[in-house]
Amino acid sequence: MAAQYTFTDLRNINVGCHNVIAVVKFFKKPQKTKGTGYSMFASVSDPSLCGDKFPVIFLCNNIDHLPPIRTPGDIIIMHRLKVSMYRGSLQGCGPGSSGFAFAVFPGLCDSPLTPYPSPTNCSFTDADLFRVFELRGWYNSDSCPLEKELPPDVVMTEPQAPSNQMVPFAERVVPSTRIHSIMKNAFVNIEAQIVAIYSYPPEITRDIILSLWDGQPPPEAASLPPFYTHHDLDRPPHISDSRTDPHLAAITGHSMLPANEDWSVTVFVFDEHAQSAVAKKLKPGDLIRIINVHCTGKLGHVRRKLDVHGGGQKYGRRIELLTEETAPPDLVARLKAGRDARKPITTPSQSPGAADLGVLLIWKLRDVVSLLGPAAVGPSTTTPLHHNNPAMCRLRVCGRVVRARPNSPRSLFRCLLLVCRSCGTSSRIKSPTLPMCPCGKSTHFLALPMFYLVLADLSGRVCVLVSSRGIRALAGPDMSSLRRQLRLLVSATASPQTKRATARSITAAWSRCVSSWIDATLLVKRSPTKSTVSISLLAK
DNA sequence: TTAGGCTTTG
Repeated sequence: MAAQYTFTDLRNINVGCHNVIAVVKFFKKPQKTKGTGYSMFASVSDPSLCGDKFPVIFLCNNIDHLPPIRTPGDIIIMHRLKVSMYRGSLQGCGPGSSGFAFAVFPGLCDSPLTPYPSPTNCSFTDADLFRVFELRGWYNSDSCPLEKELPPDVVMTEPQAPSNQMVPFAERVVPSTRIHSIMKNAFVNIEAQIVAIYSYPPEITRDIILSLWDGQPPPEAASLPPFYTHHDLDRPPHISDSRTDPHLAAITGHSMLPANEDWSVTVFVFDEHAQSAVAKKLKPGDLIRIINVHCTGKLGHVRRKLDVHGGGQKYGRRIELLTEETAPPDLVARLKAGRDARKPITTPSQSPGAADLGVLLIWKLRDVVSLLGPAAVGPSTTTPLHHNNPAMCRLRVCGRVVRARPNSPRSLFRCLLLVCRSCGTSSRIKSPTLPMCPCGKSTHFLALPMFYLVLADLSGRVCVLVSSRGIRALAGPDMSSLRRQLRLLVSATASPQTKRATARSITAAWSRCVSSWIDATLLVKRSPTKSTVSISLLAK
């Protein structure tokens, strides 16, 4: 039966002799002393230090009798550690003689609870082993406030070095964390895909802001505070200094959906990390790994903020570029599952007239529209994109549907255009009560839908008219009998109950477009007579 | 006895 030792939490340590179980935060390789022996410096920590660390120096004449620490994160049990003052601070000393004993356990969560072999002896109980188990879990958790460091024998390359010369991840100890699960004060590694990159004019700052996603957030993340984003800054970056992948932005809902549905997370990258060769090459769609991103509390701790602080490369803090091959398979699988879970309700637009424009942001659309005429959608600063027919152009737009009209039976009637089958006069109605056509010949109407969607992208929102064909294309099978349903709505014989049920069915189907996203071609037309612009969605 | 890291964080 092993002797039962009493262990001191590092927070409560003072000058004297203590038994300690702690995580190795950092260690230096053994060095020869001026005398005959060896020294090895380490810093250790435990949860009681709340991210702080405690220095320990091991001394021994025989290099093989020093603690066999292999990597940061290993757990060390120390008996009779001598604590004294050094340069105004407490420091532990484990001398080779006078009873100091230790056992070092591997820090990986799935490694066995057995110490590394060592010629020296240190007893431990089941309770001690459980503490080792606890500390190992804490170090590898989403909430560990320690910045994870590299083993001393891993030579870090300069930040400018190409990514293929970097330290292979297999040599690292700490597993990666889902972005949404990071806890306040923690330093963690993450792997993710870039949705957008924000920068500033160089005279303001060279720091960058990354918007990342790593799949659909895990359910437990919903109980954690939302993330601080670039929108929360006093001087948010300008849209013209951003680069984005429109599909990824639409899938994640980046800056378009409410925070609880936006799958993207903002990471602030400072100093040399923002200016490294790797960072300069980054583009939306890239897969990256960030070593030691720091999660801080902001705005009175109601938000979490992710920072890649300047410096720290010596301890492995950095951004790495990954490929589909080098990225962890579970990340690639999660991204695919996320794309599948949020498919567009259109197939990608391939309209020939819009092809040369590529995927346009709506702010471009605004510019074009305002050049077409005094539009209601915004100011202009750029040149027209369509020279042949300034009254009309096609634009490809990728955006989230944030609103659909009609969204209730009441609003449905305001979104119908009634055309008299006798004289062709069109009119709008405000209630289910059908008017009498001024021609007086007939009360037979054709009902044309004037349905709208509000589309959002990073730059803003735009209201788009959708034709009958477009409605059927976007709402799918739910709207396959739209024409028949509309006929029923304006029929003189159908009962009010039938009309109400039909109206509910149409608006319910149309409302289901909301929170989907589209990649579609819009037709922008200036009215030849009025100074208005219509924007309609071109259905396939 | 010996020897005892880096940084300050937007």
